[in-house]
Amino acid sequence: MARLSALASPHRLRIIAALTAGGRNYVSQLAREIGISRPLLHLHLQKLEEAGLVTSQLELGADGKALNYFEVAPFVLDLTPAAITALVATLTTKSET
Amino acid sequence: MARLSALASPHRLRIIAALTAGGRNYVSQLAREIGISRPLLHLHLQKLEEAGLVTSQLELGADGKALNYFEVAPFVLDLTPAAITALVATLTTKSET
DNA sequence: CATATGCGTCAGTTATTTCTTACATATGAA
DNA sequence: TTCATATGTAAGAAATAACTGACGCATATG
Repeated sequence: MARLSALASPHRLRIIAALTAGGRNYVSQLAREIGISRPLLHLHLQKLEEAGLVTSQLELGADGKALNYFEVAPFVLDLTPAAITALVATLTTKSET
Repeated sequence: MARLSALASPHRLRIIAALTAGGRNYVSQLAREIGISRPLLHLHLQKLEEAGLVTSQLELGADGKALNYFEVAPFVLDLTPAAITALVATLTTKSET
């Protein structure tokens, strides 16, 4: 569920695409490349990270500035009627998405 | 995009699961089985149909009542970083999801 | 010190979805 | 005709999600 709703957003899809095509990147830089505000990007990255679709790693740049690098986590979601049915059976009993 | 956001809802996932497990069903009956109001179900079915995840067919029951049957459309969405990247490339140019 | 870059977060607004209630139509049966 | 079933939809409330702008804090440079 968290994964599905995380992917139901144009911005977040674009973020994943950018990180996939361009490799890992830090927040401010990524915000400039994608063309959205840093707070907004932060919000979306947060959701993606909660969903386990991206990971972050805080590093110190050559100049000593703190850079928070994000990269996509490898994931495979196959959505079919059967898969969804199985997933829902799980949810009803009690669980995650 | 329409497909992804259509699937980012517990209710809609349950609707798909119900139609997959129980086969085609008409609106009022399905609403009773799932336990949500008919207008609400109607709303969700609408989104699912717009996304092409379900199809509907109006029929006349044995008693002459109009019954709108819904069934799941076979679909396969595989969501991976690469697939999303390809999809976003499409969107940027101009297209659907 | 002032400026520029990086980080995060909170407060408040705006937009979008979701849901309920109520209305309107149609058919068959009592 | 009245009741029960089916359909759809529109209006407004409630709940989420999305977004902006302004903070505060840290480090390096001019």
